[in-house]
Amino acid sequence: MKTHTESEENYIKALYHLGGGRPVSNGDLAQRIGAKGSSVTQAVRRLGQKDLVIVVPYKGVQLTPQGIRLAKSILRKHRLWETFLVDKLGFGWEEVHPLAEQLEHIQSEELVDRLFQFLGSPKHDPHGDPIPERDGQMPPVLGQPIGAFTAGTEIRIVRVEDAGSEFFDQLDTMNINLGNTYEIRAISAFDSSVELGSSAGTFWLSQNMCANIYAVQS
Amino acid sequence: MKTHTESEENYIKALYHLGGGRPVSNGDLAQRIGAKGSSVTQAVRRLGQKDLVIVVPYKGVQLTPQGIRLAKSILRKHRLWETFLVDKLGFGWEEVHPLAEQLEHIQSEELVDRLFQFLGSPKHDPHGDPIPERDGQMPPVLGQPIGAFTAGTEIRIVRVEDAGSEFFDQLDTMNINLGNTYEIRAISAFDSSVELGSSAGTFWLSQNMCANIYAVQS
DNA sequence: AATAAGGTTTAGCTTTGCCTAAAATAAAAG
DNA sequence: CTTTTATTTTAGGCAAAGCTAAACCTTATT
Repeated sequence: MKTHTESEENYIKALYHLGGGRPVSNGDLAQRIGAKGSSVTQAVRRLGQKDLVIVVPYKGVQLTPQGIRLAKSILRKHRLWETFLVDKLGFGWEEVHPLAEQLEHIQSEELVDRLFQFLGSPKHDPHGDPIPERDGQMPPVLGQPIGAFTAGTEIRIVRVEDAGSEFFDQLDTMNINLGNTYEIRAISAFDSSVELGSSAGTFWLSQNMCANIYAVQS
Repeated sequence: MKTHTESEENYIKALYHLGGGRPVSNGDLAQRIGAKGSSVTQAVRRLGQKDLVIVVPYKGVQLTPQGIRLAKSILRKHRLWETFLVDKLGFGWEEVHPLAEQLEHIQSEELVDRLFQFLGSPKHDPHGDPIPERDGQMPPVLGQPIGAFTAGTEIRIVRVEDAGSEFFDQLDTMNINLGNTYEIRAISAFDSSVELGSSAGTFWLSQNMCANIYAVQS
């Protein structure tokens, strides 16, 4: 596996996020990266020459199997570092993303392997997202949105989507964490908000909150 | 504290290593960085515009107090990461330098502080080198070369110089580690090699080895 | 003091990566 | 089936960083 620039890796990551293996439009990629379309055109051409993507002018860009492999290895590093930052250094979830964004570019297979071991071979990161295995296999994506359960069900929070820092702040103030269990008391027919109950009492979650919180029956 | 490129930080680090606060020649800097003189001329000019160095054309480059502060903060990160890699991830000393070279460029005061705490507020890195404090203060540089002691002294290894991977390999095969204690049995008048003794037996260290191993009386 | 030698700087070129503005193409609307 | 609109690509610039070769200071030698 050759060595790539940070910019290249960021494009690969964005491509994977937006399309997985499917084609992505120049515009979407530009938006995600935070660059202008013309810059993107150039960048993907470079990636094309390295056989990481296939570019069809005016049509879209698509990761090759090689590109997907690289994307997963970056994602693996990102999520392992996030796990380290939260589990070992005591960062809050909202803080770790930008740091992991830097750390994910550190080049060393050995380091990743040792970090993985040190963290206890985790399958999911602090947000509950699956950490790709060494070989590219993906652990299961956990849970379903809270609104998908029926009243009366006992649930356990297993994953939250990264929906911006305000969302995380809200989770913090409501004291909602991965692993917490609640009973679904009611689901509003009017606005799909959900009433959760625990030993500490009961409270309502807006539809927007619910959509980003995933749980399993428990 | 603004943000700097990796290249800039590498120049600052090299400058600190070579001169501390004293002027350094273009050539020495070029050698250390691994670039050509012309590239160095350009680079230091950029640094000069950021008030990190003072450049006197044809004479030399010198860190400003600001530059020294930056250099120390990079060194702090470098040595903390080395400590992490050895103490927590189980790397050997010879492996950690290039990795720490990457990690030292990660930008986050918060991360450094937390890492420092996590590692138990260490004063010295795995090679025994002092880790600059937050405020730039330097813990003491430990020990003196083994050859400086007199026969009969009980010593404890407290520091080794980075003298290349072969040197570290040699330390490994001889099972020499920081903290080990020995008695100085003899010092050769012929070639300044030293005979060390411990419960495990006795062995000779060449002058070249001794020059890179530092100890205190114990 | 004049010149040769060595180190330093300038000049000019390359690549990465981003930008703006203009041209080209694809898609949608008439 | 043309025309308008939106997206994408080309063209040309700029900054960081590196390179080589040529010009230019310093210093050391004669």
